[in-house]
Amino acid sequence: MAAGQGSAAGEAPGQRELPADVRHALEAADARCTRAGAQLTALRRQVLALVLESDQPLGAYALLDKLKAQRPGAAPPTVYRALDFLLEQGLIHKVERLNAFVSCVEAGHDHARHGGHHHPHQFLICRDCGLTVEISDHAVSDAVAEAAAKAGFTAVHATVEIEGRCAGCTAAHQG
Amino acid sequence: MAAGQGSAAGEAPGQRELPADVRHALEAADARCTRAGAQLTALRRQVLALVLESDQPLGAYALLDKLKAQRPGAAPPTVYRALDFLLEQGLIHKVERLNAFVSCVEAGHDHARHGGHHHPHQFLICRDCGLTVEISDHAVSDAVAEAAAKAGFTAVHATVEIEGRCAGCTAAHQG
DNA sequence: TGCGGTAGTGTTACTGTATAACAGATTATT
DNA sequence: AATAATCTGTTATACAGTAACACTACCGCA
Repeated sequence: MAAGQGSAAGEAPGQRELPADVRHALEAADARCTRAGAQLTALRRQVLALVLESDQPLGAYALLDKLKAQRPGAAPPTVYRALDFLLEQGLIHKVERLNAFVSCVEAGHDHARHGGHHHPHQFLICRDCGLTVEISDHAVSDAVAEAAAKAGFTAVHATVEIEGRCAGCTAAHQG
Repeated sequence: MAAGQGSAAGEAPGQRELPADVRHALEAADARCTRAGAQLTALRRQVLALVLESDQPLGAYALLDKLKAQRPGAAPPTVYRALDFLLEQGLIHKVERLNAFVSCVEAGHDHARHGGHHHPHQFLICRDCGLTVEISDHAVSDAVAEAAAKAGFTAVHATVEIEGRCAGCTAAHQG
């Protein structure tokens, strides 16, 4: 059974109803891909939608399970290829400590602030509740670049993932 | 065949000759464990020695292969349990991007400078030659702690892994 | 209009990374 | 000895990621 990549920006068979903010983010992602000369195909769109819908990082196999509801024949390469594409386009980020993926363009936000993909970013991960927040702190990325330079390294990318306790869990444990 | 955790600091069957700096680091690690109320058993000592001997990060299964020479029945849990212990004691660090482990107390160095385990550290990883260097940059760790605090997080640990190109490879590519 | 190139997906099989669960063994303590 | 705590052996399995090849759709073009 073949795929059909035709209606890239459009309605895949088995399309579900999506929240307005997710639909909006998908449209923005689509426009961005088009600008970059890339295609946000139905499959990639479905995977991105799954990541956007989730409020926390999703592993590749969790995504695969969800994807199978819409696309029964899906296998690991199906989801990994889509994830690779979305990573390249800067539409999602990977949380290394969790082997999981989060959307980069926050649903409902305009991502134009960062002028495109691959901006420096950091993750904050709560050990208690699993809450994962992405930030983009210039003091951190500057310090990282400088530390690398000091050691003779030319920094290309930095993985910064901070584990600790979020405000909510800190409050809960003090009460 | 049973293990025998008795002579923790001593001679395991099948003990190999080790460089003096490794032996010295092992003794320091042993003392440190004792102080912490933990036991550096023969198995853990063997795994630590393997990590100390290597000049680059080693994956768990690479360690397992090496370990099998001394301990034929070794299986994944054998090495993972030892690694977990060594990580807890701050004797090794994990490089998340490589799924690999490096010794924290550099062989031949006195580790007293850091006053114990779990000091903030960062990795520099060369994409070309794989060279991995551990640094301990206060500007980075301070910026990280502050960024976390700004978001209401209490930072416990930060994974900072900087990918790029080392001085040697930069020079080689310019020639 | 049929050819060939590119891109995307389906499919099978596999390698690599990590852990669960239970059994046996050792040591310290009672 | 009995007990508990800790460590290790052992089997099996879950989770993460990739290789390789087949097939389809689209595009440009002679």
